[in-house]
Amino acid sequence: MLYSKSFIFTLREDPKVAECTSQKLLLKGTFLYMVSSGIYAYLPLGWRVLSRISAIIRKHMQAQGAQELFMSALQPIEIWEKTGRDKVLEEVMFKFKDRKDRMLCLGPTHEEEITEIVRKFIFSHKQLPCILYQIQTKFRDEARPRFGLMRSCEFIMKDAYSFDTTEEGLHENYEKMRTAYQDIFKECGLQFIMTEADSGAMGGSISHEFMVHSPIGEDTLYHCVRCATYHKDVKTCPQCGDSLQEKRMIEMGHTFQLGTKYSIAQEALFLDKTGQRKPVIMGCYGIGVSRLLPAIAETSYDEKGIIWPKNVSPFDVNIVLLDNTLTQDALGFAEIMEKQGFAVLVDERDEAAGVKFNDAYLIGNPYILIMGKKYLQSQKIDVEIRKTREKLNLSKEEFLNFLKHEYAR
RNA sequence: CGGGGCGUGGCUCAGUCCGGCUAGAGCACUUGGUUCGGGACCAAGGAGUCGGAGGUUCAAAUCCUCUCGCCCCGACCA
Repeated sequence: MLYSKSFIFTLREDPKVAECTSQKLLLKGTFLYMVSSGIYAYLPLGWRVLSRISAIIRKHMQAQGAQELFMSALQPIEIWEKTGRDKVLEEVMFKFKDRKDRMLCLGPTHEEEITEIVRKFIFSHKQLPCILYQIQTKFRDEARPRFGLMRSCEFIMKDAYSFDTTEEGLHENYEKMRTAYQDIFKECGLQFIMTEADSGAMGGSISHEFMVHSPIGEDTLYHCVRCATYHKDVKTCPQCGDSLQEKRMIEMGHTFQLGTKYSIAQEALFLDKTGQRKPVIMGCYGIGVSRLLPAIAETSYDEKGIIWPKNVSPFDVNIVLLDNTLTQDALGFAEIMEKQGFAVLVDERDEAAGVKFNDAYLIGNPYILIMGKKYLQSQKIDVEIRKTREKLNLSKEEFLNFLKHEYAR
């Protein structure tokens, strides 16, 4: 990708609406466009990151046998009346009538709809267990949108649902999803912690939250420095007795063992081996996909900009071209890297070197290659590692090997 | 929903308290030239009617009333 042709228009000054570090950097680097309070558009740069996060999620969902589907955002209110959640979620639900005077809502979540689908197609224990998931936009009329994508009125969520004939089956699927979640957050480069949680308005019993520490977090946990553990209560550390530090935490994912709350209310029943009708046993598993953008940015940045972990960066390599006689050379090298599956941004703009360096830091791709007169003389490229600011001097071939090694391809 | 703050070219802001020349700055943008490994320089130029509506006044970005939007604190938060 040529920078001059790309839809990247970084801002020189901090945007006034910026509420926190991640929001400031995401707007400044033109990853996001604020449409209105709590409503955002993902610009090409932000969408690249989101696409990579989604790909990681899909990979690990599929690895655990989950199948992807895509439900509707528009939902008839009747399905919500079956579970009574039209009242529970009334405050946050966007509701309106269509031309036939039918009451619809924009789905704030999809338990009711998935249960309707399962009710329609699942009749026998032979069809179970199964796990379905989607990556979809949710709509919630938030009382107070906050911190950009952290709490917005329209956001992208991955929601998975498991269906089983027995409690044991539920536990098995629940463990599979927990494994997937750990793999996902790890691959996204997040220092997450997992904790038992309340299930709130979701219903059900056991639930776990996946969180990351950040001052803009809306949840609180208590941290024991000595044991490196997190606790729900302010009391002293149950392991060593040290006093605990309060930590703000961002909730990125939440898993619930729902049981039969929805299947009973919506009559999602199956016949077991003995011919008895029983409610399907459900679990649900959410990840705030769009929230991972600020979660990552909030935990990985420096004074120059975001430092994207290498698996979720918009590009893998950012070439800073400082001598226009090298354009063809740089483009040729970019093509070689792209053929091997790496995304390369070539900054061939007619801008001062400092502008290009600062934009490269702001955008935050992991490897910055500097091609200028030093390369012209030595045929060796100055490579700067965004995260550590470490500098290497490598030939093209050496860098390619380095890249392959870094990504273990 | 309560409390506070803000709204002036694309961006960041000055001017508002104490109304008064053709509404400013920096950055960005356009054209020409010089630069060119760390947010360059010179010259010329385009762009705002001051969030919106109403009012006071000889005169309103500036005062008054209403309204819309954005941000912060709180309540809320699957």
